[in-house]
Amino acid sequence: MVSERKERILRIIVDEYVSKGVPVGSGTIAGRGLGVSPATVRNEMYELEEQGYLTQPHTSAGRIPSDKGYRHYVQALMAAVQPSAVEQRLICHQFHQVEREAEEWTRLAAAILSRMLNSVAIVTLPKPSESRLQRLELVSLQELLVLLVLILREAKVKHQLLALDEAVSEDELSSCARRLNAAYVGLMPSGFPVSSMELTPFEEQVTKATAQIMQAEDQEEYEEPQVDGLRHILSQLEFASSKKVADIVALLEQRSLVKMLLPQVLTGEGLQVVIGGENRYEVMHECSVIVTRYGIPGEVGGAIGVVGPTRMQYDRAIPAVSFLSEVMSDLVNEVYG
Amino acid sequence: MVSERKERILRIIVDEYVSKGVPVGSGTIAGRGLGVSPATVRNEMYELEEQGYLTQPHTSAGRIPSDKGYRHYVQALMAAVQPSAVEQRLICHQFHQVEREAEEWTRLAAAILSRMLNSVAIVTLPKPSESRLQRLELVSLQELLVLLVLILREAKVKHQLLALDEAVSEDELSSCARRLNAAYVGLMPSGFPVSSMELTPFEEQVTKATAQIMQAEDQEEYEEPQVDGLRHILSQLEFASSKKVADIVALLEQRSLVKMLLPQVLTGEGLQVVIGGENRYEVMHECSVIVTRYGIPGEVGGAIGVVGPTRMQYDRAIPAVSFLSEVMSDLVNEVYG
DNA sequence: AGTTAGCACTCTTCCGCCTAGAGTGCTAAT
DNA sequence: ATTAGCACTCTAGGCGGAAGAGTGCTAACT
Repeated sequence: MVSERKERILRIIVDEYVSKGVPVGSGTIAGRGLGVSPATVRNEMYELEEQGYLTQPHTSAGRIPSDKGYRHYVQALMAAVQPSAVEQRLICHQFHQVEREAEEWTRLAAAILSRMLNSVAIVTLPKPSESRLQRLELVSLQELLVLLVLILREAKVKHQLLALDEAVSEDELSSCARRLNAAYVGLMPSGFPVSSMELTPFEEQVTKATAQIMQAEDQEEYEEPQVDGLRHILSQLEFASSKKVADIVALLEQRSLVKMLLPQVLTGEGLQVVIGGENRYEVMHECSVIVTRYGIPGEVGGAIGVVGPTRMQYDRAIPAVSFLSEVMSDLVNEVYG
Repeated sequence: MVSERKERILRIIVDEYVSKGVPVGSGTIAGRGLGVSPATVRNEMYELEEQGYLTQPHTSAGRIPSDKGYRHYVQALMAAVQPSAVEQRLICHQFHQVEREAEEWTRLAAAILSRMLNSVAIVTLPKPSESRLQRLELVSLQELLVLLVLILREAKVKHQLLALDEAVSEDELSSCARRLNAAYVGLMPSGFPVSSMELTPFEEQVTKATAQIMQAEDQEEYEEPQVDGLRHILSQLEFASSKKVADIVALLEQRSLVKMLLPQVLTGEGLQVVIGGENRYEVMHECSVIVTRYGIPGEVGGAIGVVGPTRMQYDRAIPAVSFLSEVMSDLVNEVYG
């Protein structure tokens, strides 16, 4: 890939193919400003194909970019199209209109991304790298049923029902809450039970449940992914072989799989673009994933990204993901910073 | 629809068409135990078509049931296929293995239904008809940031961040929580602020937020619908006109629309079956919905159901929905009863 | 040497045509 | 009332040919 003209041609092919979805022929390219004839373009295209940047669906069709072609486009040729200032303000505005609540932000971010890019968006809840207890509450519901509410450091609230073996009075309940709060607040799950402390059986039960919830919390790297925009995959994806689409939807729908998908994509730092066959999962070979982390590095964060067909508007999608990750980071900073 | 033989024929047609997905011809039916010739069957089918129970895709194809045909089948002909005892026990077992938490149950119910029936399942969170405050907590996060945690009667926990105008000390925070708890516990959102009470500006703010959250809570009839099994709609639905499928997925994906869908379906009491064109939404005309309420009537409850193609295994789906609604009711009863 | 016009060639897509097969509706016989 | 027989209808699928798009090659041009 020496000549500058080849690069211009590749760029035109990507842009054209992404917007039209039809293999691009030499004629189309020649009529795009570079002042050469179709024949010249054909020679160049032949070499680009030799080098693996283009492929031909069949002898007498135009060319389409290969994965390698897209990669070069993304890394070297693409002119990023930032969301307009108006759009940016609009987005920020939407975030300030919604409840001040991480889950709402996550949902909103997924909805906005999905709508902006007409593709599937994935956003996980922000999650602290290690959870610490901020407060513990016990609320009596029935004689033998108590609600345990844990408030964790980063404004996260978890709750669970506890079934008791024998009744516990209101007084015992609040004294237990007081004692345990005094002992445990600020600790990570590994820190309790504090060995020096005598625990009643009930306190024991509460401690166990608390530790369990917090440990479960810490085990998952990404939490509660919001997936929005599955509808787009249907209208947009040309490889309508409904079997494949169904596989992809199944992959995205099951949270467990999103949790598997993210780590293998989010390896390095910064924004990652995984194109077509670069995906480790077979079913994703006709998709690209753009994803990045947001939040405060090492402290609290999540993942945000989109999944779309390989034929994707990278020049708009990459800045959009990037922008929304910044917005999310700012919000997280405001609250947890 | 007088003769018993016509009913047997209709029943065979529905069973056959549902399982094979191909229009059913007179030959197939004649070879199904009723000792008559194809010609006789044809005569009967002709009349069934006259009466609107069957339709013909074209002159020389077999018959398929019309919406009216399905309706008669569901109401009069169908032999309900209960989930086997083993299956029932397995399902109950799964519910007891999961955290004691309404959201987990809802999610699990949707997953089970979706898997049992290979179709889309919708389950809403159980929701009390009127929310009452059980406890209110204030947790300081930063100097100007407080987390308000509301615990409502039915073991429901809501939380929201409050941004303060000026700092509030820990002492003020806990005294505020104490005062407001004393005044508001057990009340419905309409009950406060209690007029006889002097409120500090901060208490005012907390009161407002509390009332707002609870009112928002009460406005929605169905809460947080879990939708599972969208993947099935793709593989299963024959009307693969991807435009239509995309519309349906969009309808189901957006929570707001599920919220619109349920009320118009769940009109009467008990389990509802809405077949094909009986659906009010145009896009749903090739789908059937089976849905029912669960919970404690008048107190706390939600909706549970499935959406599938009109060509659905009603004989299995109806008992399955029914069974899972009972399981959910039992769980709700255990906790809130 | 790089570029280009010209042209034959290839391959897909679309259309119409045809046939095989399925299933019907009618008629006449039982 | 039922049924065998049969002509009829309609679809799905295969085949062939024409149109169109785009290539690759060659020979001429700058």
